[in-house]
Amino acid sequence: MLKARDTMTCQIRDVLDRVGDKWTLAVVNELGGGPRRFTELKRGVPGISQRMLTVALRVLERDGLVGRTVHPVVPPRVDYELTALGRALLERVWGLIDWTVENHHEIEKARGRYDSLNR
Amino acid sequence: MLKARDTMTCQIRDVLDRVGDKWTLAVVNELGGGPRRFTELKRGVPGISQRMLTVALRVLERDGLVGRTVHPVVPPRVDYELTALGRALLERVWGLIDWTVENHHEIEKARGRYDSLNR
DNA sequence: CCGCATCCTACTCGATACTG
DNA sequence: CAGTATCGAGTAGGATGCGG
Repeated sequence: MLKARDTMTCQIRDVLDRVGDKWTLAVVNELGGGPRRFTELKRGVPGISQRMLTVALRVLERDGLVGRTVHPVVPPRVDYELTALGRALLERVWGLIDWTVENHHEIEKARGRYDSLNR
Repeated sequence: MLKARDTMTCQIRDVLDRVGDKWTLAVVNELGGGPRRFTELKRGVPGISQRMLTVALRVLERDGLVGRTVHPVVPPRVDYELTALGRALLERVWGLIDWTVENHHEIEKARGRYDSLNR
């Protein structure tokens, strides 16, 4: 029998504060491919707005998951890259992603059953 | 070098649709301790409203992560429990939780540094 | 090129009240 | 006990315009 983690509710809050929003995970994943410039990230994460990318990067930088390097040149150049901490997180997130990929079909079937029963 | 998962952005949406909200994970975790009645879940997940518990349970039931059993008695009695699919998800989520626990202190330090530098 | 400030909309969520 | 219905406040996030 699986056992519930004790005092987990507050830890779940911590987890979700980090990865629970739409864009943070996508940005972290994109950075998993190596250092990226701001504009490269914007291209690499389809649908993200400039504002949301900025916000996501600031949060990640503040939490020490992403490093930010400003090159004093014109035009400005800024590189972002995962820290060791960020790479460790990405590997855990892949556990979740893999689960979704592995079970995508079964979930779809469950939904079909549910929806046909409840109209 | 870590490599980014290809076509990951849409899969991230799938993941977040499942576990990206405040309460779903907490409910799944509580059910990790075994079958629970509605009111037991409400007590076991501090701060959750009746409405949010209902919504979370419906989503989880629809996706086949949680089973729902209605006992035809008065007063009504309904039991919820994780399916095999739900238990598999919970184990992956623990990977994330453990990362948070392991690195909580380092994240706090990073925040302190960031905040002191940027006032 | 990089990113902040502002405005505005749409949805989320909590509180409350009510039902089988 | 186990929900459903309704309403209002708060917030996330897109659009736009400007500045270094």
